[in-house]
This record gives sequence, structure tokens and C-alpha cells, in this order.
Amino acid sequence: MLLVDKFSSKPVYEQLIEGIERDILIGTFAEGSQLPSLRELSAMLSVNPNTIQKSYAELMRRGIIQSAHGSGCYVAVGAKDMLRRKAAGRLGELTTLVRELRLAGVSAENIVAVATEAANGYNEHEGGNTQ
Amino acid sequence: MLLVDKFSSKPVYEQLIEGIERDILIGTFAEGSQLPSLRELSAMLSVNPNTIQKSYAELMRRGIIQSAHGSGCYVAVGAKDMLRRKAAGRLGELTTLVRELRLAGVSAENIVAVATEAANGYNEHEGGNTQ
DNA sequence: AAAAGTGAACTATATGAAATAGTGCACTTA
DNA sequence: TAAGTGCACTATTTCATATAGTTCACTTTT
Repeated sequence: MLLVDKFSSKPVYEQLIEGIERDILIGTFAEGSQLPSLRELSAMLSVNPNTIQKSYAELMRRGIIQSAHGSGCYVAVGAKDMLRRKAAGRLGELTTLVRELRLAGVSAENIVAVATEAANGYNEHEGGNTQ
Repeated sequence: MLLVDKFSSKPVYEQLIEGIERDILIGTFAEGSQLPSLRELSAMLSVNPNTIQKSYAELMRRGIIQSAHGSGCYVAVGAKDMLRRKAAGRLGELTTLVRELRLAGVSAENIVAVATEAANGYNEHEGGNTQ
């Protein structure tokens, strides 16, 4: 579900981008399907239409969605693959985070345990905390 | 080494906080030792003294450093442990990131492999403090 | 005692990002 | 034709960030 946290330090338009990309990945927004219109989403989330448009424009720039003037905005074919490839590149973030944790004294065993559980048990929505 | 990226999206005062905390963790700033003075660090980094002070004030609020009026600012005793405990709490970030990667189609095996390599590729600087 | 250095508290100002508000236009669909 | 769509504007407000400069009380050094 697309939600916006007004008090987040992250700008609303960024939250929208991430939320839409996530909904595309999990299938809430199927490829080729139409996204909510600017005015509709604006009303749904109580966010200014210009802010919605800023998010849509960025998603279009990235090739995630396509706009048809007068018709609406649609999830681009291939968007899912694009997002997956982008995520694969985020493995570097994983390396960075793990190194920071190691630097702070968290044991390698602990880190690997947490990562393994999160990787294998991602279907369950609440995970245990392995100390 | 304490550095500041003027063009980073992260505010300078936040970069300073993270940099100082990191230097405390790796031992560049030992517990009880004196930090550079406001004016000295200001000159070193070409950053306004007020910005330096903002960082120092936040670090003092967190209990990481202590200030002695007229004398200087010093790394608090126990700062290292405090930072380590804080880092241990960041294991939740690891879980979040791993789940996002899984969601995006990265295999569990790949994730665990990267995490394991990053975790073991770093030598412990100190005795194992597993929190 | 004097000088220099220290943290700290002010005020003022400038800048940029973010968000809102409102209007208008070209286009498509029903 | 009417309604809905994306899109391009302008203007304004708000807030965080950063800089600039001053002053004061304190400590340390000389």
C-alpha cells in the first residue's frame, strides 16, 4: 500500500518513488497497468499534485513508467527487470553496512546469522532477533 | 581522517558527527583525549565554527564527548562501548536491507556469500565485544 | 597579573530544497 | 462535446543548513 509519512526526513516525492517501485516489484502495480492519475493520487494521499508529478517525472526519466498524454501513466514493460538489476547493484550497500558493523565490534558470526535468517525467512513478516 | 564532502547530500554537521564517532571507534580519538578545538577544526576543514559547534553539541547530548568550559572537548569514558551498543542495534538495518534485496530477486545464497566475505574480510581491532 | 585559547550563546543573513497554491494548455477518452 | 489526463508554468511559503560576526565566561599558559 502506498503511504506517505509527513514527518519523515525523506522528502515526500522520494517516498513516493520508493513506494511505487516497491509496489511494482511485489506486483501491486503490474507491468502495463495504469497508475493512479496525478489528481487521483493527490487526493488519495493529501499531497499536492505538483509533488506527485515530480515523482512521476523522475520515474519516467528512469524508464520505470511511461506517460501517455491525455490518457495516463503506465508501468513500463521491463520495469521489474530494471528494478531487479538496480537492486543487484545494491549489494555494495550490504558490504558497506557489514563492514561498519564489524568495525563496531559486532561478531562475524552474528552478522552472518542475521543475514542468513533474513535472506531465507523473508516470507515471514516478523523475524527473530538472533543475539 | 576527518573529512567533509561539501557536495554531499548529507549536512556537514552530520558528516562530522559520523566521522568523529568513527574515529573514536577505530581509536584515532582515544577515550579521555582532547578533541580539536572549535576554531582549530574550523580552520582545518574550512568549516564555520558554528557548524563545528553544532556537531560537538550533538555529540555531547549523546554522551559521546564532554566539554570543559575554557579547556576543551574530550572523548567521554565509555564512549566506545556506547557506540558499539548503538551499532549492535543497527542489525535491524541489516535485516531490512537483506529483505529488500531478496524482494528484488537477489538469491539468498548470493546475499549470504557477500555478507560472509565482508564480515570475515575485516580483522577485529579489539577484543570481541558481541552485543 | 596578563595574554591567549577555550566553549558557548547570541543575532543576522544567505541559500537551496521541498512543498503548496493556482492557472492554463494540449491531448485522449467516453 | 465534456470530462479527465499529463504537463508546463509562476508565485509563495516554509524549513534546514551554513556562514558571518560579536560577545562573554572560563581555563590554561606565560
